[in-house]
Amino acid sequence: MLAIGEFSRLTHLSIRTLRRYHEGGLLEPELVDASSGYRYYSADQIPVAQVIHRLRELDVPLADVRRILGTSDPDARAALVAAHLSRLEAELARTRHAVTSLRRLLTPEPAPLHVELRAEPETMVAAVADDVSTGDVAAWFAGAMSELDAVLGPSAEHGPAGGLYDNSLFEHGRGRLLLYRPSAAPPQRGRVHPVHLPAVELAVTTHHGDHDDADVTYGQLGAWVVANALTVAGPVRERYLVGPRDTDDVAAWRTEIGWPVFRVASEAPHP
Amino acid sequence: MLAIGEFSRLTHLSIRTLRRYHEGGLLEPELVDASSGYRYYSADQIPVAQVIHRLRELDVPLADVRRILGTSDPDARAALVAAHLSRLEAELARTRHAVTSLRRLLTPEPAPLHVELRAEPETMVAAVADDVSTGDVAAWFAGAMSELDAVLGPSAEHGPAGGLYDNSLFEHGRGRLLLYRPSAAPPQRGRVHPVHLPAVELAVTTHHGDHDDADVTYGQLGAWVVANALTVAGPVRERYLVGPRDTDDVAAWRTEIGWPVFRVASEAPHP
DNA sequence: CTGGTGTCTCCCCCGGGGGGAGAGTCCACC
DNA sequence: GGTGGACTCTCCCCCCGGGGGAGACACCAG
Repeated sequence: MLAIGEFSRLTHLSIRTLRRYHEGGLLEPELVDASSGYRYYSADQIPVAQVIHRLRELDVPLADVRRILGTSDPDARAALVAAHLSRLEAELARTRHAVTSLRRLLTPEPAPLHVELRAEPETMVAAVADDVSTGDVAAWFAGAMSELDAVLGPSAEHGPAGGLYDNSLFEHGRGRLLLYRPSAAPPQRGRVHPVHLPAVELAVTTHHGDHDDADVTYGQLGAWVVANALTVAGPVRERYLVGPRDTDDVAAWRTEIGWPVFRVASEAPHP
Repeated sequence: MLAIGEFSRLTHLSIRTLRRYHEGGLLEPELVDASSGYRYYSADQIPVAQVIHRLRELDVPLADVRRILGTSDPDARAALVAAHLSRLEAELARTRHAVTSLRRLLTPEPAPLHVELRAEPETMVAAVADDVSTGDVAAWFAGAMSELDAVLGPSAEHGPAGGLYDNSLFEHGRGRLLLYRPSAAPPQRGRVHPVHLPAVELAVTTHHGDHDDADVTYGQLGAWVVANALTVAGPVRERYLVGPRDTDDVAAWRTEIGWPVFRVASEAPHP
């Protein structure tokens, strides 16, 4: 039987943290003296504590640690751990992206933005739409795109795919996403269904390269829209002219970003 | 002039977060209406907001973001950013290590631990010692080791280097570290100074491989010590028999871990 | 002028940890 | 068998960087 201090030394977990893990039902001491409240641990609990320590180092939330520890089946347990490792992978990718885009932000932008105003007609499309949190956007996007491809086939006869991004996605971290491919007679299958995209006036620019730093372009476009005295309205539109399906050369990717505006008729846009 | 909601849409920062950044002096609105308290931003602030956004994605603390933004000299700014990127590198290494060691923890340990009791005589060493936080241990270790090497020369004539780890390092996240190399007549230069390591009775085992999962071995050794009814006392000792200076083959590394004990004379250790 | 939407402040909550106060316990030594 | 020092207990407050929601005010188009 080990007192908490000794157990702390053996596991490299602080006394405070051990107490917290007890409260949280993560690591119950083998024995708690009823009169003094002293916690006593057994040597068998050392490896358990170490597993917890490791998982916490990997930023696995305590609730998930509890779940992992509560799973006796080693396969199921391994699956839970693997899930977290893939979460880490995603995290890492996100970090890499942020670094790239930070670099772009900090090196001054030489090329001025080319923006044009364009009247987009009403369009019939096959679409997948959902309410999504910002963290899930990448995964949702991949799923929706492959579902669209599965239903419509790979050919892009009617033009490139596109997406609509609700503003609340950026303001509140959650909002409606709509991913579409143009189609004269869109089928209704699975999540794919026909949608009439309404006609809209757009301020359009083209983003070059990886999608990671697209929001830099977003910001530039937004600044342009503001500078040209146009009011913003409705969801932002994207159109994937050249993307991962077309080429592996990231530098060649082209994404059109369209910011819906109310044109101020008398005002001629100036660069 | 952009109201906060519009600015939020343009920068993909939530309104709440923008307000927080204002309070924190990170991003002051261009204008705050004195009577209504309404915040108004200018389009010029969009790129600033985006830089903040990126840095936060990289988990740069707000205080550091403030410092980076407050640095007008682009070189100094680049240096600050680079510092954070290298912090990320370190973080990544730590994560990789945790994964390795978690794997070891979850695969059952076949080989039982070989532990021997050993009376360590008093030793004269050249040492570097400091109070260090757990997060800084790796960096401190590298620095101290190269300082020792610089002062003593590369030859290891008097035996391998070693270290002493104060218990409070594990209990409170901060404690005294001492790194030494044996030396008959230790010089006093820079941080290097002569130290008499006191004689001590140790329970010793050898850790194989990378240092990342050394604490698994620590735990096993600790469990052994507890099981064999010896009381723990004083700082843990390590000795680097085979390490990165000797070979690049991580699997060949050997670290001796010595747990100071008060031998209970009558008790024969059982495996 | 009026209603809807935007914005304000204020307080509470989250997770995962740390600091410190004040009281009670354990145990080795005398 | 005391006693002092080390250990442990609970409790409250703080950190960071966010989010939720209430209730009051401001803005602006019809």
